Amino acid sequence: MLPAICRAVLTSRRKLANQSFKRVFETFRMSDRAPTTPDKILDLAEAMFAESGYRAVSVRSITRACGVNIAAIHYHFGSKEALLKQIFAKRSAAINNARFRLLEACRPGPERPPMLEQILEAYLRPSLVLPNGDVGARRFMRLRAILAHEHATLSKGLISKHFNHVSGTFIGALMKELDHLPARGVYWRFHFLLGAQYFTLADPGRIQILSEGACDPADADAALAELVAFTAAGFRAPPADHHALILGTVLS
Amino acid sequence: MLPAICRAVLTSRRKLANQSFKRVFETFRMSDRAPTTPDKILDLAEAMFAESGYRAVSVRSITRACGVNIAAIHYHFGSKEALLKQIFAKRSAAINNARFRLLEACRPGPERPPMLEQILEAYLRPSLVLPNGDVGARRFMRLRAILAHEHATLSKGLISKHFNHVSGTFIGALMKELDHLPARGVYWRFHFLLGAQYFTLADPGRIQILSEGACDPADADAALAELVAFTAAGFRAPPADHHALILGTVLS
DNA sequence: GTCTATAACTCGATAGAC
DNA sequence: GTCTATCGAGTTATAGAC
Repeated sequence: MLPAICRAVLTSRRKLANQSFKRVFETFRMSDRAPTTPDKILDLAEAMFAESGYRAVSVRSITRACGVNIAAIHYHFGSKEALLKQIFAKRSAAINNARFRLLEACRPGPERPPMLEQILEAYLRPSLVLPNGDVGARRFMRLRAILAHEHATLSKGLISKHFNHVSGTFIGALMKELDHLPARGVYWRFHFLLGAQYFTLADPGRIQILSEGACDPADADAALAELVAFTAAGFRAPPADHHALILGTVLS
Repeated sequence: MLPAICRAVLTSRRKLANQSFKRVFETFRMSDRAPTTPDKILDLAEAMFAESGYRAVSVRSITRACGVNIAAIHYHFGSKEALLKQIFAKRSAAINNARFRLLEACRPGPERPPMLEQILEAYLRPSLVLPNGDVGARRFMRLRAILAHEHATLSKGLISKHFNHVSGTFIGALMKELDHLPARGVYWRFHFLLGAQYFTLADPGRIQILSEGACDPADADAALAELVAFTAAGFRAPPADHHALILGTVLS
């Protein structure tokens, strides 16, 4: 008796929910916004992972935020990890395209900055500054930075798969400009550049505290200009002298 | 009947375990090594957090690795978070002391590197290079780096509490050497320095892949020398010109 | 003080009703 | 194809036996 009543109530509710979902769906279609359930999940999951990390965000919280059923992620993607991989596939192509386009636009010229600064800007701009006010790329790069620290084994494969090509190309371009440095030196400095970039994107709030609010990594244009200036000088420095450090003996 | 037998077996086992633990305990006491259960937990938890992150390591896995009871962490520390706080309290004092001692040893001199390089070495050496082969400080700094990205809210308070003083002192010392820079510029560059340091300590394996093994952040002396050279040049660079970037219009 | 047992959750994943 | 219900394994934390 009671089960039957419950079932009837639930069924009617489900139908109502479906109808209202269909209305929302149609609205999205009309205005060319991300409409389908998979796209909505992809977008919201990316935002939530970038905000709080991969492990801290459950599939339940994602589906709840999307207003879709708990089973939707497994139905459309197969697993939580597969969802993350899809996010990487979607975003990294766009960022890499932007980097290559900017790299092609680099050329020497009297009215232009030195080539080193141009190459660095070409590499850093797509991850730091949002084109057309799209928060997507920046958000994804923060996710990348967090994941690299939070879950090294998972991130290592993803980063290698999607970014080895573009990073290698830029390291090659940098080496051509830096013939005073051995290859090892260029790798080390590119590593420091990555660290500074990740830290800016992850934005753990340290610089705001230390500078009492004078600096904010969310100010993307300032961050880009400061980072290009800093790293360009770092790359131009003479090769490191591994015997120049003298404080090693102070601590008994 | 059976319960009584079981209980007897368990009790004898427990007594045996206690006896052998006491032997180990005495051995540790004799050789002045970390002996007590809390110290053992503190040390192993730090190692495991540094290896895999905070969230990924359960109190169960820590107690299991220590060979102590599951309840030991809550008995001795109160909670998983309190254990982490204890780790921070223990380590940060030692690192900060080392940094202050090295900073005091900095002075200009004809046979010495420039003051800027000395100050940077004083700041970076205690976190990168292990004194007396103790892996503790380095391991802890990796934990710091990971936690800052993995769990910003938890890390922010801990870092502020233990490191605001030393960071402020070093920023002040850097500003005295860098009168060509506005304060904002020094803050930005210190932020990049932190990012490069964290990335080196967290060591997500990126540089090894890109350099095909030519560089390894685990080579602490090389990392320190390269990082000092890179950041010193970065700090000496003229103030960033926020209008020097020209590729902003390439991506329509 | 040290242990077991378990409470009280949350997680990812899935089977099966609709 | 969308949903509910639930499985099984994980988690932190604690009460109470010893």
